Amino acid sequence: MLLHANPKSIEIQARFFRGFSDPSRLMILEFLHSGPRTVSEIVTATGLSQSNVSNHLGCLRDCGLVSAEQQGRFVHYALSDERVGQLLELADSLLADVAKGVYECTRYSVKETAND
Amino acid sequence: MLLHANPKSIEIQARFFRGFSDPSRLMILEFLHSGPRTVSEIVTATGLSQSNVSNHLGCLRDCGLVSAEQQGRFVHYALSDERVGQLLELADSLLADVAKGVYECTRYSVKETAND
DNA sequence: TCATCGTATCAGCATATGCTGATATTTTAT
DNA sequence: ATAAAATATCAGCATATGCTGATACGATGA
Repeated sequence: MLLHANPKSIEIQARFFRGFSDPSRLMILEFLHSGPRTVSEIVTATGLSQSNVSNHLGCLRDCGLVSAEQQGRFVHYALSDERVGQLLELADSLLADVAKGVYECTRYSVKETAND
Repeated sequence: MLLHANPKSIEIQARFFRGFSDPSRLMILEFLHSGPRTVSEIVTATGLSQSNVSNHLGCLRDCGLVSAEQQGRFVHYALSDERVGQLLELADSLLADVAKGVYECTRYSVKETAND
């Protein structure tokens, strides 16, 4: 690689962003942006299946985007760092201006959106 | 959806982040972070194939992350907004602290890393 | 006009990704 | 100890994603 001293960091960074790049995970992150929540609260709020949420939480946890704390039977999840929320907000801000374009961005993404 | 008023915005946001979530696109974005470049400069710098770069640029352009300007035979690409660079920097900053974890994040990601 | 350079597009393939459903695990109450 | 609740894990599947190679397009110079 001619670009970076360590191409590794690029892969890490890509994997990091992948945490934000799925609608389900993003829903979870946005939800946690409003405060710590248990798994079942997340399941209810998002409408996703329990196993699905649990898998995504595992992914987000491994990536360091969220932290978990067991309390009794429940596990409370929260954004692990203030900057995770900042990233969400910055993206929101940018998105407000480029949203129109993103609709068109189907090259490496969804082929069509049926219900709209 | 019980979470957001418009689930649509979540999908858009996820698609937006997908722009950052691939090593090749990230290389391109990081490269453009240092200033506007032509396609061939990007091809040389990244070592990616021309068609591959062009496809990714099309994706990034549709998503509003980069802008293009034709000058003669060349097309000059640049980050479309200051905040795109800010996002990269914020991610870098966060990554410095959670990088160890991201290595472990193979749940919805790479199964193994052969060459290391 | 013709040849060439720079860029874009597209089909086809291999792989990665996310979801479901079943099951395991952990914790607490009876 | 047993049952039930909350969460985690995993195999299997359908689809999305990124790459390659061939080709088309657009601009410039001979």
